[in-house]
Amino acid sequence: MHHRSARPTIKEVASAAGVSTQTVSRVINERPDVSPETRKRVQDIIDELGYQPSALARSLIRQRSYTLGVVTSGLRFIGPSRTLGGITSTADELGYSLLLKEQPRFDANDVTPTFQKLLARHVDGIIWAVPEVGENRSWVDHLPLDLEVPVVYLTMHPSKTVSVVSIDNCKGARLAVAHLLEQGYRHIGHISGPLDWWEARERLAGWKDTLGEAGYKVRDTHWVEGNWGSASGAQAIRTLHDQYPEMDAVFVGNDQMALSVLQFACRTGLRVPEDLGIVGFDNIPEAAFFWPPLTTVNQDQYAVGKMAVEQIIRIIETAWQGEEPTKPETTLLAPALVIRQSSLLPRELGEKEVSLKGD
Amino acid sequence: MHHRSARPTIKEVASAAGVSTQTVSRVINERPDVSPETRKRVQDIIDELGYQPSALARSLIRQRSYTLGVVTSGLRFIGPSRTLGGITSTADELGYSLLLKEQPRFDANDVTPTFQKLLARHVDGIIWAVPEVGENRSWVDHLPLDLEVPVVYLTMHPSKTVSVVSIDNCKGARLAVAHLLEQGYRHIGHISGPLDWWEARERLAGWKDTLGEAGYKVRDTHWVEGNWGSASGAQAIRTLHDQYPEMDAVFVGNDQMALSVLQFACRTGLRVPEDLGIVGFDNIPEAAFFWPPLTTVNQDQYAVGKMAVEQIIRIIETAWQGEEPTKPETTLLAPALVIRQSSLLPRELGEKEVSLKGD
DNA sequence: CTGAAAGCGCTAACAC
DNA sequence: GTGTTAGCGCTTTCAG
Repeated sequence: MHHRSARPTIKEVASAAGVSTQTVSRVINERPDVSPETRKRVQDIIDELGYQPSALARSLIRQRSYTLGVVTSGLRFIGPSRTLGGITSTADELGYSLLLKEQPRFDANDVTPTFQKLLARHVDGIIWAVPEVGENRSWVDHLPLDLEVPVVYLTMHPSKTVSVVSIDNCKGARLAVAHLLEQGYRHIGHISGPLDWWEARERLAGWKDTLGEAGYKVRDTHWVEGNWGSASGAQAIRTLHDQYPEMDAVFVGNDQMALSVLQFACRTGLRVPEDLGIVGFDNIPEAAFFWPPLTTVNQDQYAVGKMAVEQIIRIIETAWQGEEPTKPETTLLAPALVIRQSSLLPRELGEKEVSLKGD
Repeated sequence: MHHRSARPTIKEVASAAGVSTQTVSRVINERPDVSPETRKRVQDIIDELGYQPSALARSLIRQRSYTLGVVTSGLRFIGPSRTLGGITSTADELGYSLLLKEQPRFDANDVTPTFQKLLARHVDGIIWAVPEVGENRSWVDHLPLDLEVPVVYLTMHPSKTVSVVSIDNCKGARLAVAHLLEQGYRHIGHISGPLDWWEARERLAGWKDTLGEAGYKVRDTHWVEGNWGSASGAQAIRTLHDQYPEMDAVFVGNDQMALSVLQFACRTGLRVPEDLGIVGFDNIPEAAFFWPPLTTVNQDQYAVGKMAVEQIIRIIETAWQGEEPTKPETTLLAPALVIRQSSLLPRELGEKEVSLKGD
C-alpha cells in the first residue's frame, strides 16, 4: 500500500491556486516578480493547506542542504553534551539543521564511513566534536577521500592546516597553579588525566611549566596519572600522598578525581585547605557543593560548540559566495578560575608558608 | 562559481562502466538480475571512483529517508544526554540517521514549527525526548497538523493514545523508601523535585504511598519541594530539619540535592547514616564517591533512548509493510536501587529502632 | 539480463 | 508577471 502523504506538494498548491508551480515557488521564496494579487491567492492556499516545501527536494536542486554533520563521542559525559548544546542552539539560530553521529569510541580510527554517510546526505559542513585521544587525529592531514565540505575540529591541538576550536587547557592549569602559589602553597602535586588525551597533556604541561617558571623543581614523584574517573583519583591521591609527603596542595585534572581527593582528606583527617589545598578542573555543577566547596577551572564548553558552528557557517557562506576560501584558523578559548574554599588559605597561614622557601 | 562536487554521480559511474545508470542502480542495490561480469565491472568502477549514492535523491524517490527526528531539551544536564547516547548508538546500529533539534526550554508549547521542520526533511519518525513539564504535553492528543509519521514520547505519563517510553519513577521511589524502612528508619522525609515535572510528582507519590501503606501518616511538614539544583537542596534540608525534627532519614528527589543534604549533615554534625539516612535518585557517577557514598536509585536513561529507537523503527517498518498499524504502547522501565553507605544502618541500631513503633 | 522513459518535489533559465 | 522546459541524482515501471 502506497501510504499517500498528507503533506501537499507544490503541484497541488499550484493547481489549487490555478497557477504554475513556478509561481508558487516564487511566492515561497519571496521573489519580487509576482503580482500582489497572485501572491495573496497563493499564500492563502499555502496557509490553508499547511503547505511546507520539501527541504529534501530543495537540497537536491540547490546543491545545498543547510545541514551540518556533527560527530561526537562520549555523550554519557557532561562535557561533550554541553558542547553539543552550544551546537544545537547556535545552528538553530542560524537556520541550519543537524545530522548527528556518535562514535562509539574516542579512539576510533576508521573515520571514513562516518564521513561517507554524512556526505551521502549532502551536509554543507562537518563539526568533528570528538576530543583528541591517542592517534585519533593522525588522519586529518591526509584524508583518503577528498572532502568537498569544510570541517571544524574541536578539542585538539592548534593546527596550521585545519580549523580548530579548543579550550586553552594549558592556560587553565596555569591559572590553577598560579593561584595555589599565590595562596602560599609550595609543594603542589598533580593528578593528571590519561596522557593519551591531549587535554590531559596540556593540563600537565601547564602545571609543570608554572612551577618551573616559579623556580620550583618538578620531580616525577610529584604527579600521578589518573583516568578521569573518581576511582582512579582515589588511587592516585594515595600514591601521591605516599611518594610526595611534603605535598601541601594538589592540582587535579578534573573535578571527579578531585572529589576523591576531598574524600581522601576527609578519611585521613587532613584538613582542606589548611593541610591540603585542592583545585580541580571542569566546574561541574556539583563542585560548588562539595565539602569544602571546590576551587576549579571553569571551561565554557557550550561556547566551544557555539563558536564551532559560527565558524563553519562563515566558511560555508564564504565558499558559496565564490570568494577566496578563508584560511584555517585555530580559536583557543580561555578558561577561568573559580575560587572556592578548597584552596583558600587563611591569610596568616599563607603568609607563614611564604617565608619558608624552596622545594 | 558553481563549486563542482568531487563526488561522482551515478551517471558518471554508468558511463565509465559503459552501462546504463539503471544497471549501476541494480548493482548498488544488490539486485539479482545483473550478470556477474557486469556486476564486477561496475563494482570496480564504483570502488575506484569512491562512488557513494546520494541518500538525498534516494529519500526523495523512495519516500523514505531512514532518518529519525529527535527533539531533546536540556543537553546541559546529564540525563537527556544519556538518553541521547542510547538513541545515537541504537539508530546507528539499525541503519538510521538522526536529525537533532533541541528545544531551548522544557516548557515550550509552540511545537508546531519543530514538527514542521522535521517533516520538511522527510523524517520517517520522531522521538520526542523532552521530559513532561507543566502543560508541555497538552497538545499530544490534538495536534493541529496531522502527523504523517509516528512519534514516540519519552519521560511522560503512560498513555492509551500515544507511544511512550519512561522510567517508572514511582517504583524507584518505592524501592528507596522500602529500603529505608527495612533499615529501621521510621521518620522518613522527602525533598521533591519541582512539582511541575512529572518525574518529581511520581517520586513524591512513591514516597507517600509507600509510607502510607506501611502504616505511617504523612504530613505536609514531612516534605519540601526543591528544584533539582544543589542550592535548592541546601535550602530544603534546612527547612525540613526545622519543621520535622524527628526525621531520621530522607529520600531526596535527585543526587544533586542529596549532595547538599550530605553537606548539611557534615556541617551540623549529624552522622550519616546513624543520625540521618539518605537516599538519592539518578545514580550520577559522582554519587559513589560522595562521603559517605550515596545510596541512590539508578535509572537507565541510555536504555530509554535505546527502547525508543527500537520501538519507533518497529512502528515504521510495520507501517511500511502495509500491515495493521501497531497500537500505541507504553513501556515503563524499572529502576534499581544501588545501596551504599549513606543508608546502611549498623544492624544493632536498626534493630533497636524497629522496636520503637509509630509516626 | 539490460536499457529507455518517467518522475520523486523542487528551482534555474528561458520564453512569452 | 507568469508559464514552459529541463534537470538535481536516483529508482521504478516496462520494453526488449
